[in-house]
Amino acid sequence: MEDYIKTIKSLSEKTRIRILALLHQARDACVSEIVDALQESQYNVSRHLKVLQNAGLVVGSKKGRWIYYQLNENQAHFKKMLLNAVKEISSEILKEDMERLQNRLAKRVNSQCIRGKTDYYNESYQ
Amino acid sequence: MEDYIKTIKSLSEKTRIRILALLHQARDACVSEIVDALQESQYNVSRHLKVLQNAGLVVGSKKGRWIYYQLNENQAHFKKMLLNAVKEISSEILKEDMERLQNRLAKRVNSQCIRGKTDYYNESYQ
DNA sequence: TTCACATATGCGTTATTATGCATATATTTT
DNA sequence: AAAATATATGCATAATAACGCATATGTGAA
Repeated sequence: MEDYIKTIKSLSEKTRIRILALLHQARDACVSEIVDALQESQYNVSRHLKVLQNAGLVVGSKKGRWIYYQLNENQAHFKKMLLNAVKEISSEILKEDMERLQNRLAKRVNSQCIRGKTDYYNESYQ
Repeated sequence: MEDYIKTIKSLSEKTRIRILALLHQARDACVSEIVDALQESQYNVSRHLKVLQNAGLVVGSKKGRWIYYQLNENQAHFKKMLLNAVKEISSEILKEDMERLQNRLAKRVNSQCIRGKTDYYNESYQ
């Protein structure tokens, strides 16, 4: 019972829904890419990812200095059903997030995350 | 977006999951019946029902002094999917709750909730 | 080996949610 | 009308969760 609740709780926060929406469409993303997409602080994104990971909804695989997160493919029926429900959520902010993520992913080199801040929306572009 | 989160949040609490499990199997139940089934305080059950109602997951219909709660049958796809996922939860406590509810429902007269405390588990039966 | 960057986390603060108790409101029975 | 019962809710407190900041750890680059 406690694990069911834990899983649902992990889904009951906006930032985490935003992260899942990204991972659902993007296959994988590393923390800095998610930070750029959500325009949230690094430590918050990192912490929310941890909550999702503890709930077994996402997994991270470390490659060099980056950790690529993606949806956990093999999980219990219950969690799959929840993720399918969450998939249904549509919202303006999710579209904007995804657009920013696509911009950021487009800058990958050899399918690898690139170094440094690349936010196209920050002060260096104004 | 906020409404999606609100709905998920309403599902992220144990008492509310227990209530939904009851309503899923029992078609309807009034507050005092749920109180007996869960062995929880009346005010807590009442408040948790309100959260579920605000999330649009349950509806209550008043008949005389009782309010019969049931799952909201006509709701958005997203909420249906969530409820279907929650339906999958199986746990010892849910079975016990259901057993107590059945005992209590069996005491209905003309399909109507009866008056007074009938907890078969309380001190008057020991 | 020093530096820059990627990610995680401890600590204190704030915000949100749940709970206990008392009590209010509504309805039915006597 | 008075008493009993069903349900809801205001208020204070306790328990959780989120956040901001600083900083630690790990890794690759210079």
